[in-house]
Amino acid sequence: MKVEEKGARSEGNQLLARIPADLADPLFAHLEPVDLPQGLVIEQPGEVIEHVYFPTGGVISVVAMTPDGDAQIEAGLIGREGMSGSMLALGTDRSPHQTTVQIGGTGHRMAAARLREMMREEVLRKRLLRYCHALSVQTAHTALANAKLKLDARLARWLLMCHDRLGCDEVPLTHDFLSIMLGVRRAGVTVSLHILEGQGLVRATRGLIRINDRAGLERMAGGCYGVPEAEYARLLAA
Amino acid sequence: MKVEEKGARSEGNQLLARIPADLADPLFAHLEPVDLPQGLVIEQPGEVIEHVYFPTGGVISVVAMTPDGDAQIEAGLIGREGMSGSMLALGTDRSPHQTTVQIGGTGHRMAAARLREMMREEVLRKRLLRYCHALSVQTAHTALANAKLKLDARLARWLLMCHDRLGCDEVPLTHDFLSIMLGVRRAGVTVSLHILEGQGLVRATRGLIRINDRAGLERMAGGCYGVPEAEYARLLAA
DNA sequence: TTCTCTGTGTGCGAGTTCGCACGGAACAAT
DNA sequence: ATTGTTCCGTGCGAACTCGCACACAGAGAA
Repeated sequence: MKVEEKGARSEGNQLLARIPADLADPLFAHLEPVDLPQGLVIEQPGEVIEHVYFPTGGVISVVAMTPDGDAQIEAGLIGREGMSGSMLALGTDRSPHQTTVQIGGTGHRMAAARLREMMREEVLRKRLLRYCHALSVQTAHTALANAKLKLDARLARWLLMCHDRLGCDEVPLTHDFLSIMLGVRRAGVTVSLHILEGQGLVRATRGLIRINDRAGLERMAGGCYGVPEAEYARLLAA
Repeated sequence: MKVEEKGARSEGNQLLARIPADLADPLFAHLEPVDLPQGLVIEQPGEVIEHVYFPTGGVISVVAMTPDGDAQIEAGLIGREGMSGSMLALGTDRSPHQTTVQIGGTGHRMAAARLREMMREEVLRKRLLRYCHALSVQTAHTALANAKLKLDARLARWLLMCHDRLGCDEVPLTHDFLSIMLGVRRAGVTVSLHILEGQGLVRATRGLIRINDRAGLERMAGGCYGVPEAEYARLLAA
C-alpha cells in the first residue's frame, strides 16, 4: 500500500486544507495524528461520539443497520475529502449507524467537545454543514444504486468512490469485505469482479484490486456515479 | 380524504409547533398558507430553491435520480414532522434531487431568503439542523431497505412511513405511483399488496389503501422500520 | 347507454441474486 | 516442509423481480 506522506502537514485532508490561516493555528492545536488500522470501530450505534476523524489516507465507512444487526449496508464513504462524526455539526452527539475503518490509513482526530467549540467559528461551521449535505446526497444515490443497479454496476460505482478517496489505483480489500459493504453474497462479488476484469476495467489479485480504466467503470455504473461527486466539487471548492 | 383542519394555526406542522412564543410572531408573519396538490413539483434538480414548504397534511417526497432521469428512487419522505428545502440550512441553495407532492394536502411556505434570515436565530437553526440529521438517517435506512428487503417488506415500510405522516388510515395512491417510488414494476406492487391484504394488514381499493394493522406491517418490515422514526422522536421532542 | 380512460388482476419466460456447499490456492507461522 | 487459515473459484436449485402483454373493471363523459 502506497500512502503518500504529504509532508506530515494536516493538509492531506481536504476539509482541513482550506482553513484560513488565522483559524488554522488554534484549530490544528487540537488535532492529534492517528493511525487508522483496518477494522477500527470509530462509532457505535447509539453511543456518544468522543472523537471525530479527518482521514488523510484510507477510507472510513458508515454502515446503517437494523437494531438486531442482522441486516447492514454501507450508507456512506469517507476519505480525505471529509470527516467522521459530521452529525455533531447537526446538533446530535450520536447516531444509529456504525462507523469503521474500511481501508487502513492515517489521519487526525479531535475531541468532540473541541469540535463543538471550533464550530462557533462561522467559516468552519459552514464548511462542515456543506460537507453534511454532500454526504447525504451520497447516501441518497446509494439508495438509488441499491434499488436500480445490478451487482456489476454497484461494484463499479463502489470502486470508483473508493478510488476517488484513496488517490491510488490499488484498493486493498477482499471479496468478503466488499460483499458486506454491498450487502450481497461473497460469491456474487467474485463473479462480478470477473465481469469487470473481463472488460479490462480492473485487475484483481488476492486481497487487492487494481483500477485500470476509470472511464470504463463510470460507463458500467450507468449514471449512478457522478452526481454526489459533482456536489462535493461544487460545495467544497469554495 | 380526511385532512383535519387543526384550527387553521400554523401548528399542524411539528417543526413550527414548538417555536418559542417570542420567535413565533416574526416567523409566522412570513409564512404563507398554501395548497399542495398531488403532483406539484416543489424543487427541480440543480435549480435554485425559491420557497421551503412546511406541510400540515399530505406527503412530499424527495426523489434521487440520474442526470438523464432514467433511473429514479424515493430518497426521502416529508410530512407534518418536517419541511422541504432543508438543505438551505446546510448552506446550499439547490440540490440534485427532485421534490414533488406525493399525496395532496395543505401547508405553509416561506421564501428561501426569509428562512436564511430566520436561521440567525439559534433556536430555530438548531431545530432545523437536527431535522436534517433525522432526514439523512431516514435516507440511509432507505438504502438499507432497498438493498436487503424484498418488495413486500419495502412496501410495508413505505406504508408505515406514510401513515406516520398522514395521521390518517387512508393512503390515496395508485399502484402505479407506488411502483415509481419503490423503483419496481407496477405489477409487482399489485402482487405485493395482495400479500399484505392476505394477512389482513391493509385493504386496497381503487386508488386507495387503508391501513388496518400497523403492528403487522412493522413485523413485515423486519427491523428496517423504526430506527429513523426513533431518531425523529429523540431529536425533535426537545 | 355507450365510449373511453385510468387503474387493477394475471400469466409467462427470462434474467439476477440467493443460499449452500465444496475444492483449490496463496500466505503465515512453526 | 507441513499445517492452519484466509481468500478465491465454481456449481446448482430455489426465490425473486423483470419485461411484456392482455383482459377486466370502475368512473366519468358524450
